[in-house]
Amino acid sequence: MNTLTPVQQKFILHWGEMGTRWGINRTVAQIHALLYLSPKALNAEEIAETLTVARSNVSSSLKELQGWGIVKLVHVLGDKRDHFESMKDVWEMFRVVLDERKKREIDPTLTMLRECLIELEDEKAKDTYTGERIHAMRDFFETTTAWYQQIRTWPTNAVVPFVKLGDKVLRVLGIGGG
Amino acid sequence: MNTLTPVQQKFILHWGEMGTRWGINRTVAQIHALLYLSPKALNAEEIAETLTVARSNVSSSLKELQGWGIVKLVHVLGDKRDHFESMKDVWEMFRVVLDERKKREIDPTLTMLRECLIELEDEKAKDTYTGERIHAMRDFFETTTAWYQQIRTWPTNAVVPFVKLGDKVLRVLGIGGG
DNA sequence: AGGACATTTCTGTGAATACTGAAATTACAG
DNA sequence: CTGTAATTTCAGTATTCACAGAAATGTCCT
Repeated sequence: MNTLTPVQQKFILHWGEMGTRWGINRTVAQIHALLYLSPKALNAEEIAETLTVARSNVSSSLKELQGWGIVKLVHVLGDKRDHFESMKDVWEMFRVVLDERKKREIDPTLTMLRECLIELEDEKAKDTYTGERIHAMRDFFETTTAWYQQIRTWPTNAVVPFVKLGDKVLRVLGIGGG
Repeated sequence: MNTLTPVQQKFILHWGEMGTRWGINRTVAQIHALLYLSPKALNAEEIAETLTVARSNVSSSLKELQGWGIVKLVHVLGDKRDHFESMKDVWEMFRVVLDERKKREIDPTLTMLRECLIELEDEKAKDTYTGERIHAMRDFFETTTAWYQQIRTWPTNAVVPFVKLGDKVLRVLGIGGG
């Protein structure tokens, strides 16, 4: 896997671009893509060569990917170097990333919003509009995170039938205005 | 609204940080936050002063926000300057942003994945592992986008009862392994 | 303990991005 | 038309971010 097929290149390059759009370092995303496509665990040297990036850069990128929890260190018999492999189950992978982003970004935002509301209590009268808007925002995040908690563990095979139900869902559940 | 209260500052600053984490320019996000909190439409001058950024910067940021579809230009009687206001319904706002990100990022990714699979048909035999992985990825994106199409129009008041149902959901719907 | 190899941390450099202020353009009133 | 205010575009500057290479640390073997 030292030279990439055109298709592998295409995938890895696109994944890198996707990364940047969602606040993930391009190289980090590319390394992840490479490991995702690789049938065997790769060592840092191989990754650096294949993607032509500096060895040190690979090191820190791998650390970050491990921090996200979608790449892990493994050992290969008869080779003392560290090897790395990506999680392969796409559903699980995205669940892990979403969990992590929730922890890093959504939860702190909720904390911030709650703090704002507490601080506003004192000066309630003079600036109700801000309070209103922040209140609405907090409600949104609270509801959607609860929602996410609900569906994050759905088995893969639940989603397809769910989609198939289409408009019927809300009626069957007897909720919403549907 | 030329000087900000501590709470408003806190919110706007945090929103700016959130932006950067999700690939949105900090200033763009801050301007959006400011408009979201503002009870009345603001002109570019006011925004520039309040956030102490250059007038030209405000101009391009507003253009981007309009591109996302969450800020719109309005006119105030007796004032020929352009004024801007943010969408206020948080649910609607996030729906619009998600729709846009789907269009800009997810749909092209799906296209890329499909192209990869077409290109792989020819060389099917020699590199099935890559095909397998890309196939799994395409399935994931196809299923989740269909899922999103499904729920994106759920009325706000459908989500709360949905969450309340908890584990029962899958059983009631008779799907999944739950 | 010593030496070879592997890995991580650190620092300077280069590239990309964001931002400002000036200039150009546009819109509008008289 | 002319003058004024508003807006956008542009070009230079600054800041941030990504990266390579060197140095330091760690690991394993003998």
